[in-house]
Amino acid sequence: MKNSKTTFKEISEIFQTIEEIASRNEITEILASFYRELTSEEGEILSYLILGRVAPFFVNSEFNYSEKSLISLLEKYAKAKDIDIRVQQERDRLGDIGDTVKLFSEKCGFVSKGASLFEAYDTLWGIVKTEGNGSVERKNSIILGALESFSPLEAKYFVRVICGQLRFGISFKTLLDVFSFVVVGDKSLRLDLDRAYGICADIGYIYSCIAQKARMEAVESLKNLKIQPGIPVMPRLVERVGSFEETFERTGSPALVQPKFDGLRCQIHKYESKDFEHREYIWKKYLSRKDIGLFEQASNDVEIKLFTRNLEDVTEMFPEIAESAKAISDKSFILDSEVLGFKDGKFLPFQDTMQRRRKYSIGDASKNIPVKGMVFDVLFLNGKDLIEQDTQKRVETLSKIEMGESLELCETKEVSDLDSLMQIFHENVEKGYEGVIVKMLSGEYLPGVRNYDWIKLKKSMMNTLVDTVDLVCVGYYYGSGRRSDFGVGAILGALYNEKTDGYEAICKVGTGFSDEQLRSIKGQLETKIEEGQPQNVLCPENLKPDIWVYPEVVFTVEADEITKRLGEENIGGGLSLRFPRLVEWNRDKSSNDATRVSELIKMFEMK
DNA sequence: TGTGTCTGCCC
DNA sequence: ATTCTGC
DNA sequence: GCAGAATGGGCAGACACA
Repeated sequence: MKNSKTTFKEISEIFQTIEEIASRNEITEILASFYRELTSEEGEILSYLILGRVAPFFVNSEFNYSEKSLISLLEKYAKAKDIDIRVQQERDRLGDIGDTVKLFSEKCGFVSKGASLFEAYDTLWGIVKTEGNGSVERKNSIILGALESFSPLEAKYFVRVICGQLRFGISFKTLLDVFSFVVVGDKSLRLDLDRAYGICADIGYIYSCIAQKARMEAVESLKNLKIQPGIPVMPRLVERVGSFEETFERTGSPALVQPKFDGLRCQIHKYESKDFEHREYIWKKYLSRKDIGLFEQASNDVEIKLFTRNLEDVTEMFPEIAESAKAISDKSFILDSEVLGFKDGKFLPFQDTMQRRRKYSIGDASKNIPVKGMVFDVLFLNGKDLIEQDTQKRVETLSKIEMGESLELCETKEVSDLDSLMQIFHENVEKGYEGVIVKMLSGEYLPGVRNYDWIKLKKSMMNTLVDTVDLVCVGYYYGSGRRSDFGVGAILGALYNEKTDGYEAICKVGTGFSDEQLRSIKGQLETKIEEGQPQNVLCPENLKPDIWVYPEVVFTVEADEITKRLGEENIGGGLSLRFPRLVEWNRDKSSNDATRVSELIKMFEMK
């Protein structure tokens, strides 16, 4: 280990090294040797920074400041100081906010004042904690002050952290590989690290468990981590397959089948506050250092906590779920569920459920949009960790829990042949659900893992149930990162309106194209560029593209659903598409053969 | 007090 | 969320 | 096949500003 404190300059230099390397294995080794030179605390901080954060995901610590704010700040600064740089244009050209800031910093002649990693980290926390009236201005001055004290290279990575755009090809999974390398020089600790992170999704804390330790000691420290109701577990995720036939090849037969609801993932925790307090959980000690307020003093005997898929605490948003959980006779548990609006005996669409994701007027909202939690798994019950048990056994245990009013046991069926699977799938689609989830009978609840033991079959898998529309391209957007090399990040699609002989933009399409397609799209669109918005094109304000294009090229888009858009409802029937993806570019069709507004309205009404 | 812009989080 | 690509 | 990075619609909240 080094004697001196690590500087932010050293951090930016290692970031630069990493950025130039494509091989993740190589990056892993380089980063691991860098970590070995750091103190434990520096390693923890670096881990958060690599994830574009200052604290774990479940700790409320967002910058609320991103590219657009930064660009407008720099433009103001350049104007005031008469510096010759057009920030937005450079960003469009470079495709990266970090490179833009580096250029800006070079033009300003800023030089490094040698800030330490700790100082940079404190500055980042300062941005996070700045809120309320005038906060944008205050954040601006913190950031400007920082930029003036950084070299262009430091500035580049500093703003990339704020914008969450590090783009090294490293996320928490690769960081766990890095940690394994730090201890043993290979990936053999990865399983222990995965397990630990799955029940304690704090990358900094996980690092502190293994820092400066030999193998035995590190493994022991990871194994000591236990599931603790009140602290979220990473939800298990599902994989998709290409066909129904593939399902049983993956899960084996028989398998368990459950409905797939279109709502919000919700992990329901119940525990007695005395248990939480008495365990003196080491994690609590660690987080309290930063004055985060995650573990407030418990006021009740029984505590309920609800967490989203990304571990955000949403307890206050769903009081009826919390009440029902409280009413269950079991003293402690962790349930996995999908929460969705439910009124007059019917489940409500996703957009309605989303309105419950709110901070204010929860009482009114819960009257208008009552929710129900459909419970499909149990991870912990009456003091006992169940995640190592087979899914079949956990589901059986779950079925014996008496659910309250706003909670309902999710139906689970055992299925062993394709016909029954298809039948259940169709039944669920007819009930209006998204499809089904198929699960292998055996196997643990693996926190945070997405593999083929759990599979989703969505109705959009079937040709007859997916929405396919032909849109006319009326514009495109500059991309970011690797997309900026192509000059196109996404395209704007429009419907044809035969009554006006015009085109009405309804949605952007940014996925589904291969690199090769992207190149040919750019080439083709370049020949059709229009100075401004073409006369015969209508477009909602928030869809306006960077570059307008004369409406000629027709492309086919698939979508899971046609959705109702609020505002500017005269354009495109006020409709849009959910999860739009390109399936075919440059259809051999003239633009007035594209899907018509009236046709999309009909499709929407038919569903 | 209302409106527009931006951000973060759901899917 | 969906999709593509490098390893 | 994994891991990461591109990208989507649409919701509420936080601010700035008129």
